Amino acid sequence: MARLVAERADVIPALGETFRRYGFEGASIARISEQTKMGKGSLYHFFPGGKDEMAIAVLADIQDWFEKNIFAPLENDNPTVAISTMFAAVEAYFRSGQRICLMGAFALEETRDRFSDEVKLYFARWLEVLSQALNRAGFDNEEAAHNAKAIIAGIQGAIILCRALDHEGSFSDTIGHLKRLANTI
Amino acid sequence: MARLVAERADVIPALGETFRRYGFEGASIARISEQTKMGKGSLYHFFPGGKDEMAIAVLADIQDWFEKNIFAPLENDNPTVAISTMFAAVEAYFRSGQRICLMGAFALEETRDRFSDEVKLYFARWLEVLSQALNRAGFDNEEAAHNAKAIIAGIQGAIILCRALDHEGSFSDTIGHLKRLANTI
DNA sequence: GTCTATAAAGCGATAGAC
DNA sequence: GTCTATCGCTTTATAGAC
Repeated sequence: MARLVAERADVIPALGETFRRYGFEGASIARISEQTKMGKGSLYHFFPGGKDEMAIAVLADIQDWFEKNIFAPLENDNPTVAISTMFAAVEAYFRSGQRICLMGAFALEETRDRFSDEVKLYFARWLEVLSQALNRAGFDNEEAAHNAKAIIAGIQGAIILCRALDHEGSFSDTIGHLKRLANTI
Repeated sequence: MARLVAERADVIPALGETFRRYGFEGASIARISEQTKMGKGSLYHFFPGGKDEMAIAVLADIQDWFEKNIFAPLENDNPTVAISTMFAAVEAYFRSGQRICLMGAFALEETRDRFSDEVKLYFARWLEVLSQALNRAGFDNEEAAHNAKAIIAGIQGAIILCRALDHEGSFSDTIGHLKRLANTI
């Protein structure tokens, strides 16, 4: 696991945190270099396309994580179990609202035009598999699609509210409400 | 109404749209000058504090608008009527999800440290008056506080989802769900 | 693969004429 | 109050030594 030579994949997490912290525009190459502990030369060696390619790599990494830990279980496993797993994973991943959703943040920035395909795929996929799982759990088609939307929107909004109020409990409060929305069959 | 000389207040709307479109970091003085049709000299004449002061002015303007059109009615008028008014005003103000909430966007950026007081006040005030109105409408204290959080988070999330999916209907869908949350007494 | 030096452009902000 | 010119700094990105 420990390597002597750096690899592209090694810096993706630090890259993601830098974009989370400063936004796409605010994350300068100098700051990225500092946060990833990798010189500009190395950064451009791994990402010849510059900042855009770095962001695309981060978004792809996020998509992979959600696919493996949330989307695939929702699609294939017992729906009730998978939905519980989803809420637990979301609460851990977003650190109870202290950590933002980069996909959501990019949806609000002008950046969305540059990365709109990645952002759209992420939310469309989440919506599709959650809706399908709710359907299998007993909701009719319309209710399932409807509640899936409310749940995903609620998660994104809970992050905003939690950070705006600077009150960690606000995230879990709203998530608790969304859990009930998934259980009332 | 029509004036021959420009006033500070005249450029606030265009200023707001520029921050909405490009984010705080992405809104350069050159772009702001272009969008507001006001030269750099004039901009710095009205806002000696530069970009920070421009953003503060925009946030204050937003706070005033919400105070007058949404918060005060929730606090003073018939709660059921005021809540209906709120949903209609929100749908119009955010143009069915096509227009972002600058307060929400700033809550996600690092900018939040610079404008966190303004952002916090906005959401805390909204939460307070909505919770109180739900309480007067028949919900008990806990349910009212709880649903108010879910509604405000839902609105913010609906904007993200609507823009991410590039599907205007998604906003109204989620808002419809939130309306029911305010009516089930 | 990593470093430093540097190019070329854009940035926020200011000065001073009008 | 508005304009242009400009300062000083930071930005992205590249070149070339090692």
